[in-house]
Amino acid sequence: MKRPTIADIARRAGVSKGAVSYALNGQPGVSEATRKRILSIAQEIGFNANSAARALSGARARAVGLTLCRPARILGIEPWFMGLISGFEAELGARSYALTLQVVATPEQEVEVYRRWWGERRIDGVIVTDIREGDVRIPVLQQLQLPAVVIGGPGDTGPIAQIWSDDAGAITEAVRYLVALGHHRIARVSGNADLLHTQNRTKAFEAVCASLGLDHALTIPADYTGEEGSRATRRLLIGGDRPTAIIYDNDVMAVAGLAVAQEMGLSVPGDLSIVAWDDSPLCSLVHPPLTALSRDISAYGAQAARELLAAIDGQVVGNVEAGRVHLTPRGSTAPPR
Amino acid sequence: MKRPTIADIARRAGVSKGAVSYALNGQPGVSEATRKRILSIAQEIGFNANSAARALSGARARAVGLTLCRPARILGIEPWFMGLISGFEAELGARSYALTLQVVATPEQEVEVYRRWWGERRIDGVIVTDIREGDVRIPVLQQLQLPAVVIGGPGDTGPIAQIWSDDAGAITEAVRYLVALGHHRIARVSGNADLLHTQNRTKAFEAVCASLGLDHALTIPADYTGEEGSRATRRLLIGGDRPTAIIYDNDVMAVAGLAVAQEMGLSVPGDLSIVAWDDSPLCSLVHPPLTALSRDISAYGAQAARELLAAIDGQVVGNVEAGRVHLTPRGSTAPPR
DNA sequence: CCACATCACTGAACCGGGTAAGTTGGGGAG
DNA sequence: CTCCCCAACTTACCCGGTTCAGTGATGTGG
Repeated sequence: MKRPTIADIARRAGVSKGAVSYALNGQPGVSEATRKRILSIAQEIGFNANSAARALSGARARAVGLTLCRPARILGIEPWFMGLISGFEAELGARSYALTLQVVATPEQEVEVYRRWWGERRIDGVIVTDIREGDVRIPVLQQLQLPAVVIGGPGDTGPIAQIWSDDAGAITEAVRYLVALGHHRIARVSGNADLLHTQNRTKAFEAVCASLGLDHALTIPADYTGEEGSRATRRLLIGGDRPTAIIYDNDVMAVAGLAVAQEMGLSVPGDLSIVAWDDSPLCSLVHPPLTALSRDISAYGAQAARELLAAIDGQVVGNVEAGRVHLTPRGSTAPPR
Repeated sequence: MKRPTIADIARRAGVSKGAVSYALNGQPGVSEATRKRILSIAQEIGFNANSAARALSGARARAVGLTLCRPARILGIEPWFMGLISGFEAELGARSYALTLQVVATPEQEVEVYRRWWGERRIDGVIVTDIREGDVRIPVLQQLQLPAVVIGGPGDTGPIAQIWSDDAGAITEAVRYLVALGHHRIARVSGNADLLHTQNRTKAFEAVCASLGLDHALTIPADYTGEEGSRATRRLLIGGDRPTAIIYDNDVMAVAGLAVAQEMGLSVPGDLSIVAWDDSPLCSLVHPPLTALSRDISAYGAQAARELLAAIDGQVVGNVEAGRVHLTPRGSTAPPR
């Protein structure tokens, strides 16, 4: 079961390896008749170019890397990354790029993985998520000259391309909606406070609450896990003047918050309205279904992959805003009693 | 920013590249002093071997492939795959193997991806999930002689290694537990009926119910999605002699089932007990938390990766049972009213 | 009829590691 | 003193594509 090479094709077609290479890659230098003959032989014997040999001479690995820096516990349940991944795939698959994955524990390990991958010529570029303020990865990417696209922000990433969505606009819309329903005491349970998009959301949340004259605008920092979501929710609900609405930075914490409200005998949405960021099937799964800030995560991922491939091709890629975030009202929001 | 090669190391150390290669790979043929000198130079200039060059001569790609054949909608929310992936990573990372991922729509596409990857020498082996009866992938893997490990079963996979868990024992335990609580009308909502492990579970469920003299043992086929889980649950609960307990084939459908019960005004566990297969953080997230059949998915994945690496090393790998499944009782099960 | 361009190809040099086979130099045995 | 052996290298070729500098045949214009 020896895997065929271009030399095999060359032998069968009675031409040189060079001619076969030209034919397979659509390069000029062979007649149309010969090209057809070569392609049909390749087809017949099930030829696939050895990616290692191709990478060795052509310098392209035809693969991009993605590191996931969250504990497996939360990775599994949060639909965000899988949505993103399937978005990447749509774009990468079409250009027959592979996606290489690595789960790591810290940003420092991510840096190590980038270095290794790039040194090994295993990948042509990376997709960077969960960007922080003064992220350690940015200078390394610049130093290595490793093509990259940052998801999240907007923030300072120097010359590295960036895809972001309008988090500020989205949270403003959510708060305005709750206020229109009659809520005055609105709280928020945030994701990890060191992430750039969390900071952007927090700033925007405080700004809109101030502009609308709400003085109870409290953000409790959590970490995207259900446990922290429950804890933060309990802290908010046992207080004297408890909020009548809570906005959660992800779907998992929102679901956990809903469970806490039910456990405390509060009715949702009667006693408490809930808004989840990043809509997902999870939000429609629970009872009542959760009002959410929706965006097409898969399209977001596809766009990021497109930008990365452009960067790999040497094009200068700038700062791109992804599709809009919009509010999807469901059963978890209503006027307060 | 030229990436260093062994030739650079050789020049700086004043030896030939052959010597450098021996030194870096721990082969005999260089003195201990020279080896140390070469290693320290490699360290200093941040050398990483070009994986393409290595793969080209050594014939190992040092990567394994995984295809995910489910719609993104369900992939994202089901913790199963991410748990599996982080298990793989633990093992692969330790031996610096990379994991290459591809999301596909059909088993036929999976076959195509396997062929391409193997032809391109992009991977040394694959992990195969969601095995079906008479699965089209098995003969192709055999024909290609592509090292593989099948997750799921037990079933007929010929000479291909297989990791499975005792689904029959687990469902027997769950049914016995429910019967011990006083339940007589127990139903089950299954995953895709064409999957091998679904069939194994269905057979075992029917067998244990028959042996305990339960005549209401009904399995409604669904597809692991929340929507189908809801639909199946509604069908079960609107009937005249509705079940007092339902076992779901995954966590997502169990959560959806819980929401349907709440929406219909039934109390869980008072009017309906719920058992979820594959425990996950999702089960502890909702209210009441769901009784579940737990297994260490990450360890399962790690074991699969170990078996695959052994198969790649040419060892004969057989049929391995993974760690035990056990029942984790939580708030969603109680004696029927 | 010749100079020149163009086409369709060939041959060989790469890419960067791995490794079998050959080459030293030094030490010990006979 | 010679022979042999072995460690410690070097040399050279391999892997399978890509690419560039030829080369011979054919066509074309003056």
